[in-house]
Formats: sequence, C-alpha cells, structure tokens
Amino acid sequence: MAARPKNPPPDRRGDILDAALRLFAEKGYDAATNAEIARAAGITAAALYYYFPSKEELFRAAVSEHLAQFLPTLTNLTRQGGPPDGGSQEPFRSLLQRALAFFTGEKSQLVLKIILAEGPRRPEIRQIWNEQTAAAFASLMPYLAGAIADGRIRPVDPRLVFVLLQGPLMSAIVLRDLLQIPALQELTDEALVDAVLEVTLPGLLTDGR
Amino acid sequence: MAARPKNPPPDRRGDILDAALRLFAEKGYDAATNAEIARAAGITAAALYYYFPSKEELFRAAVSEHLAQFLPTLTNLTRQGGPPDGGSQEPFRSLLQRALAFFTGEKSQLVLKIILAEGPRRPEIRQIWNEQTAAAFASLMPYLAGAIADGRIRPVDPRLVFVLLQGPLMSAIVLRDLLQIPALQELTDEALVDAVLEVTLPGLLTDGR
DNA sequence: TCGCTTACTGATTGGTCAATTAGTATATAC
DNA sequence: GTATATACTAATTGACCAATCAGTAAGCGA
Repeated sequence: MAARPKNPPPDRRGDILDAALRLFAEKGYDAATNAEIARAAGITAAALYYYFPSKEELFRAAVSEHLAQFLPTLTNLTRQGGPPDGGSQEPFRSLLQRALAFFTGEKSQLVLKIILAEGPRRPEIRQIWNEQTAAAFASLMPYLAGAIADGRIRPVDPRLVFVLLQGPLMSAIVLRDLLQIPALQELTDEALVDAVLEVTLPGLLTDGR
Repeated sequence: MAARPKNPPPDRRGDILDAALRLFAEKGYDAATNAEIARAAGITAAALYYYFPSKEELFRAAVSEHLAQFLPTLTNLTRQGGPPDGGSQEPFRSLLQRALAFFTGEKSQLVLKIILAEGPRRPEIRQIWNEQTAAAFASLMPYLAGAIADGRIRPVDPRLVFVLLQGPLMSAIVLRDLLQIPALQELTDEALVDAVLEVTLPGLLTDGR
C-alpha cells in the first residue's frame, strides 16, 4: 500500500546500482534476480522498472557507471608519484603500489568479477570496459614511450612493458584473490611489488641493475 | 519414437561433455540450457539424465574431466625441455613457449572462461581447479626451488618467481584473447615470450644479464 | 485544496527451463 | 527366440522469473 516513501533516501538510483553490482558480481547475471536486487536496494522488483527499462539496461548501467567512477583514479596513476627519473625505481614503486591497492579494493574486485565473467561472452561489456579504460591506457602509453624516448628505460614496446609489469599483479589478483589458490594466500602485496621492482624493473631500466 | 540409436556413436558421454563444456563456456552456466547441450550432442534433453543426475553434476563433470585431460600436459611442462642449466635461458624459453601455446589452445580457453566466470562464485569449482592443478604446481615448485638451491637462479620465493614469469602470459591471455582489448591485438606469443626472457628472466638468473 | 506528478506497491501473466515419467526400439544373454 | 537390460524419446509438470499493469500515497505548484 505504501507508495511514495515518507523519508525518501537521497540516492535511490545509486542504491540500486550498488545492490545490482554486488549481486551481479556475487551470483552472476542470470542467477541474480530482480527481486533480490530490489530487496537489497530497499524497494520492490517492479520499482526497478521505474529507474531502468530492463534488467539488461540495469546491468549495463551498473557496470558502466561504476567503471566511470574509477576513471579519475586510473588516469591519475601515472600523474602522481612523479615521472620515471633516471634509473630510479621510486616512481614505479608508487605506481605499482597504488595500482595494486586499487585493484584489490572491494568495489574494484566486484567489477573485475563481472568483467572476467561476462566480458568474454558479451561484446557490449567488452566495449564498456574498453571505452572506460582506454583513457587510462592512453595516459600510460605516452608515459612509458616518453621514458623510452628519454633513454631512461630500454626501447621495448610499451605494450610489452605494460604486460610485463602489470601481469604479475593480475596474476596475484586472479589466482590469489579471486580463485583463492591456497599456495598463494601468503603472498603479500608488498612482497609482490618488491619482487617486480627487484626482478622485472631492472631489466627495463637503461642502467641495468 | 526412435529409442536406441541404430548406429550408436562410440562415446556419447564424451560427446555430451564436449558439448556441455563449449556451451557453458560460451553462454555461462545458467544461459546454457539442457536442450541446447543435448542438441549439440545429438540427443534430447531427457537423455542427459541417463548419463548425469542433474545439470549441476553435468557441469562439474565437464569441468573436472576436461581439466583432468590437461593434467599430463601441465605436469610435463617442467619435465620436457631440460632442467634450468647455468645461466641459460633455453629451458625457460621452452617452458614459457609450451605453457603459452597450451593456454591459448581452443579447449584450454573454454576451460579458462568457465574457471574465470564461475570460480570466483563457486567453491566447488575452485576446489576442482585446485585439485587438478595442484599436481602441476607441485612439480613446478621443486623445479624452481631446486634451481635456487643450486644457485642457478637467485633466492626469490618460488611462488613469486611463478607469478613474475606466468603473470605476463596470463595478462596476455585475459586482456588480449578473452577481453580482446584492441591495443593488445598485435602482441604475438613470440614477442611476449622474448620479452619475458629478455626482461624478467635476467633478474632471476644468478649471472645477471 | 485541487490537480498533477513522482515514486512507488501488489498482483498477474507469459514464457522458459530443469527435472520427471511413462513408454519404446534396439542390442545382448541365454 | 524369448527375456532382460540398454539407451534413448515425447510429453508433462512445477517452479521461477522478467516484465507489465492498475492502483495509490506522498510531495508540490498554483
């Protein structure tokens, strides 16, 4: 009977998007029902259709708008901590630390679960991912290319540099955190970053190790 | 009306498992229907229940038995190509090449899609993955630990060595192949392996670069 | 205070799907 | 050549779920 709520929450739409992101990540698109999402957001299933035209659109909005929230953090990864300076690993330590801290964050992990689960089978999800991360990628490539042009890091394809540095972080996030492989549980973020800095990075810097 | 088939295929169960793996990978567990799987296997949906007690059990069997097929290949990765010998990158080149070739294989990618999609939300899938890959992991760790004990590679936690070498491969498989990020499409397996050998590996070998 | 808009709820519908059941043609054992 | 087990099919059932719809209480501008 209660139609319009007496003390309305300030951001119902945001609440729905948050609930949807969590449930889509935890149970998958099909297994997460409108009723569950609505209940988690404090409304009924029918009310979802007041804010979104379909479950599909709600899904896309949840992924897209949460990814958009990450954009400033991602593009700022290369802007803070200073430029790579002659042979020093400090700017890279800062970059890797903040990148890893970001991707192990709770919200990020929810988004990553969805991207890994639905991305490979949904072109529109891949497109959202590509559009939203393109800016971050586009700021990282000149950062690396510039360091190469200045002779601070060896002339290696910046995309390879990216994969070499980011790969170990991704491996830890997927294997340790998402798949919870027992043998990797004791790996700390610090040890991982240190290892990349001590093992991989020297192979990239022009002054060797 | 046609009940028992006139010329029965030799491995109906295997056909079902193959069809199930493909459809579960392409569409996800919920979106892949019994009817589709059955049709792809050349039978009706009801006949699935002659071979498997439920859709869940079929799913588990498809993942588990296909993973089991990979086991010999995975454990042999460290046995072929020779042991890591003094400062040479050759054994590692062979190891990385074969590992990457394996994981970019068609069947492997189907399994990987399922593991990445369902693993994070299903403990039983993580368990199957852990059980089946534990043997490969258990053969890799002494391989690396032995090389450390012999002083051929630097004393770095073998789990970190694993993550540093495997991470870039995983990054390529996930970002380039599964998420099809445009900027990474031109990355070849060869260039990737070369980069790991030239950049990351020298940081691990005792004689430096 | 009236009328309109906003922000919902409860009930219903149509469709889909996993699972069950009863039946049947083929092969195999004796 | 009959009996029994094997390997299925067609049809049905029950449950669930996305989406729709009619209604309704609260805010709001004139």
